[in-house]
Amino acid sequence: MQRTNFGEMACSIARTLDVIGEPWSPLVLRDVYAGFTRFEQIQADLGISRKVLTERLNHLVEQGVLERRPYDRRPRFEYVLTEKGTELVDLLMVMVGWGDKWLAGQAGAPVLYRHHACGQVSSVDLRCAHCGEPMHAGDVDLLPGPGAAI
Amino acid sequence: MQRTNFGEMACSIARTLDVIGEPWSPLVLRDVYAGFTRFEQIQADLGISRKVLTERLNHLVEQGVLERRPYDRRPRFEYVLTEKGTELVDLLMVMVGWGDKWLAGQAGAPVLYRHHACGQVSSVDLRCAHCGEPMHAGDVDLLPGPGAAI
DNA sequence: AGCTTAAGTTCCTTAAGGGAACTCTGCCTG
DNA sequence: CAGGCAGAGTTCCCTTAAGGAACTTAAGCT
Repeated sequence: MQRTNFGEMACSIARTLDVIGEPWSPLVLRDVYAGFTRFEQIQADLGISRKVLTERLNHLVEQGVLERRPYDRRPRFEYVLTEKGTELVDLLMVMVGWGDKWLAGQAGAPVLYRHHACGQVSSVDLRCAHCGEPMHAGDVDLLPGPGAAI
Repeated sequence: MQRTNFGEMACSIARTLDVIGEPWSPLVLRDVYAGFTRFEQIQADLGISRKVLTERLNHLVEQGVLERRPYDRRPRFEYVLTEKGTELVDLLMVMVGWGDKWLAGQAGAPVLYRHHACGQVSSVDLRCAHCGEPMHAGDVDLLPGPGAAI
């Protein structure tokens, strides 16, 4: 299939896709976050091909999103989120927010998120890191940054 | 390749991936958001195969993320974000935030975002829609929701 | 009448996903 | 201590999707 290499584009979206853009990768990350940390658990939960799961886990480890660590004297391993990986979960939370709103239908959200700070079932909202006001697609101007190509 | 159908899983992440999880789709969305709204523009900007671009655009239109509208009496069309699509751009902004932090390297961010409300170059931050406090991976408990499978 | 341009189609090659069977390693049980 | 078992992958074959170049179609322009 000779997939185009997104990682070398001067675009943080393309680079992020290079890390978790392959099919299944976000779901593998979700599983690890949700506590399915072992190969067999993830494979059984997702129904993913073992070959593809191996490839995805290796790639996520190479990218520093997951850490592979032994949990037994036998050759047994579990995968845990690194700090880099934990921050990627933000992306999943936004996907959940959008999916719950636009795709869940009458049945409602499959999973609810209870916020520790307030104890309420809630969802994420995007705010400006600088002023704290809402920050969405229409609230910003795009400017070339220091890492822009040419 | 007989890709697994994510859309029918009881998971908002999987369902969202069914809409924009295919290769190139987020970049197509980015281009439309950035003002590349025509087939030739997107194709030239991304270097994507025309065949794949056709498939992606059709899929995004079917999913209600983009609208295909004529802009001339000749058969000429442009693609514009629907409300559903505009809200998906939130996802791109979070990808940008993560990519800028973890993947941009010394060169820095390729694109900067200036927030209208405060006029500052900034980035997005995830907050609880209920209480306004930060809401990240470690700040929530997961509970089964009404749309949970079984 | 022929050229140009935007927006796709078609066709072929190559590589990636699906899925089942197989391997390898070390503990556990009789 | 032989055999079984379980976790974590590998290997192999088949099908399908991505790349890429060439071709098509439908106005409008010269």
